[in-house]
Amino acid sequence: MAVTRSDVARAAGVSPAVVSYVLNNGPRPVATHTRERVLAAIDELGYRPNAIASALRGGSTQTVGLLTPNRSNPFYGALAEEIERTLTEQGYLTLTASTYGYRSSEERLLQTFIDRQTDGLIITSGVSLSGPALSGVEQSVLVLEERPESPLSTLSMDDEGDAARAVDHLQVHGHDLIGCIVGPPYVSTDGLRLSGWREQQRRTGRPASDGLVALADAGEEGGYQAAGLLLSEHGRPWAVYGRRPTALFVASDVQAFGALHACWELGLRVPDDVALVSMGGTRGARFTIPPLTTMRQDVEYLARSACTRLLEEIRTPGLPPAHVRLTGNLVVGHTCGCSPYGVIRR
Amino acid sequence: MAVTRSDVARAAGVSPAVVSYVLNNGPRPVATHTRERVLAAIDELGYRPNAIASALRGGSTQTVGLLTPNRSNPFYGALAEEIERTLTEQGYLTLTASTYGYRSSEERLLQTFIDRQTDGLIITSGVSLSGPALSGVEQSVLVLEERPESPLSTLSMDDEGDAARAVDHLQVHGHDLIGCIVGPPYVSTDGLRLSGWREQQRRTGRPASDGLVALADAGEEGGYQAAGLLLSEHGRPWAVYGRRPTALFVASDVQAFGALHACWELGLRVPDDVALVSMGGTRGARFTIPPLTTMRQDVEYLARSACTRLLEEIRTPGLPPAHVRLTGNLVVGHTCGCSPYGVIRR
DNA sequence: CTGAAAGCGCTAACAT
DNA sequence: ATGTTAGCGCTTTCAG
Repeated sequence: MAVTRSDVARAAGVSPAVVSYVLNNGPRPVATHTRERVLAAIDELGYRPNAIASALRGGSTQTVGLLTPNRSNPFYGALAEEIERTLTEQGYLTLTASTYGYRSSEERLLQTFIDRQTDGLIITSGVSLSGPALSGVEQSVLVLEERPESPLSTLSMDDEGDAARAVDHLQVHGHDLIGCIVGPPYVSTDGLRLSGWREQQRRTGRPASDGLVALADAGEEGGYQAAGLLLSEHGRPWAVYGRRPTALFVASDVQAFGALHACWELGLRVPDDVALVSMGGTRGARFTIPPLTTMRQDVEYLARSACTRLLEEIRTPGLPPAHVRLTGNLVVGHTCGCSPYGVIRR
Repeated sequence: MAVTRSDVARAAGVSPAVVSYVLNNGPRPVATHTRERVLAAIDELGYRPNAIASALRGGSTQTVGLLTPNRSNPFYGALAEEIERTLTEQGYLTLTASTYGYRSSEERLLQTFIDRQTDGLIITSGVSLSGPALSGVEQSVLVLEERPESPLSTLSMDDEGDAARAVDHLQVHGHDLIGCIVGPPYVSTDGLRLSGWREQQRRTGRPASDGLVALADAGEEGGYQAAGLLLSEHGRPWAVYGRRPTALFVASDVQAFGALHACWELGLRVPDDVALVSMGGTRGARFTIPPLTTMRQDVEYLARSACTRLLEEIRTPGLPPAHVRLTGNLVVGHTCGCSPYGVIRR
């Protein structure tokens, strides 16, 4: 059996309460000299407070639950890494789980987090915020998705606007027939990126029909197959336009990795035969061949803001919800057609 | 305040104990008809057992702690993803933390996990197993590192052997002067991969001096810089051999992404000017340009085995430690010099 | 088959 | 400044 607070108290010749006072620096003062005896006993016995008991009794579990669609996508990987790091620095531990896009998993996992009394919750993507689980939660919740009307605080990237600006960049290079590779649109992020593409094309009088859209699984493989579909002579969903798209807007870097590979296999030069702009700005995007032009969304900043805000809400219950939207910025690589080291000017 | 077991008991007109019996299917039987009343009350009130209290009282937290060097490397990403998924299926939640290679973080985080009474611990990489934290742990611990003598169970990849076989493959293609790009060797995995390269070179009478080794940070950037160092005309640590290495052994896929990029920038053709074999076999390796030849280590299998074993140890305390080592297999891509779709035969 | 009751280790109000 | 004590919500032994 582990050594408990009573053991320490006995060894130090004080009452258990005093041990608590020493450990928590309060709520009652302790004579310096008593404190030293207690600390000595703690050290001596190798005492460690039982976090479970402490959580049951008073208060907090010093734990935050993080719910993401998956762990392997670099965007969520980077997000989770930075969240975890920031929380660790603040003395919190992170409980993670992945939904893989299933509503049912979301609800179940969320409920599990709640049952475990995590002090806070960070949720990304498509959670049924109105679901039974979240109505009447006691802990602080931060949603990383655009929900301006939500009673929960939200923090999001401007996916639709960022996508539109990425597409605009291709248009500036003279492209009209711009294909779109995007994940399943029931994922809110992908849905927004898809409408960003569509609206930007429509607004500027360019084609925006479904024949130019390829829905793709997340991951390199998805982007690879979608690009194959949009660019090869077979299938030809774009046949109605009489020519192949001269550019692709790809909704995520990882899918763009696959798309680049498809171009390479098909013998299409990037950006000469096919220009390409993606979304994400993850670390690896600088190292593809050629390096990606990508709409960088600052995940680290997003993560840190999320943690800061969440911790505030944990410490100050009852804050009114905040809704913040971050904007991406284009990182010009070699896939869009800008001269290698130049930046385009309008 | 949340609804407690007593509330349910009162609503169902039974004692709190009976509610427990129903929820846990034991340890005492409950009349079918009483059970139904209880279940109805639970449903009615929306009762959820308090996991904290349950953990304090009896037993288990249904939580496993996972300690990795970081989260963003695809190897650890995939490992963690699969571990998390498997554990979730088994009703466990995963607490994750990253050490970023710091001994002090390791010890601190490990201790935190222990304080939180995680039922089990999965540890990767360089933990001071003899450290104060781990001596006398009560929970089950699985170490994903080769430690044949450890009193804790271990599960590892044969990093040294796999590396040697990867290098052998380059040798078979006729390469003698083979550079080595590897992470800081105080990370045990990297140390083993480095010796795999060195021993294989030495054993076959080929150069294995430090001039052929470039220590690199993990990540694409590290591989990029290291490759630049080993291949460019400047610096030339290989000058003593009078020519540039004709092949590179790269200790991780991600570093290989960077190395490929460096080759591309330097105008070196892969595999004609520089052949390249890496370690990992992560998902992205199939989509580089050209696709990587890589020693695939089956992370998913590793993860599932780890979970299976850990859960066994949790359920059956006192099992003697097991030590398992898994072997990788070479996935032939286009960077080694094998004909595009063929496989080399000796 | 069901109920009463003893803690798990801790915090904090209350008493000294 | 320190000690005593009542729970937090649950599991499980022991009595009925």
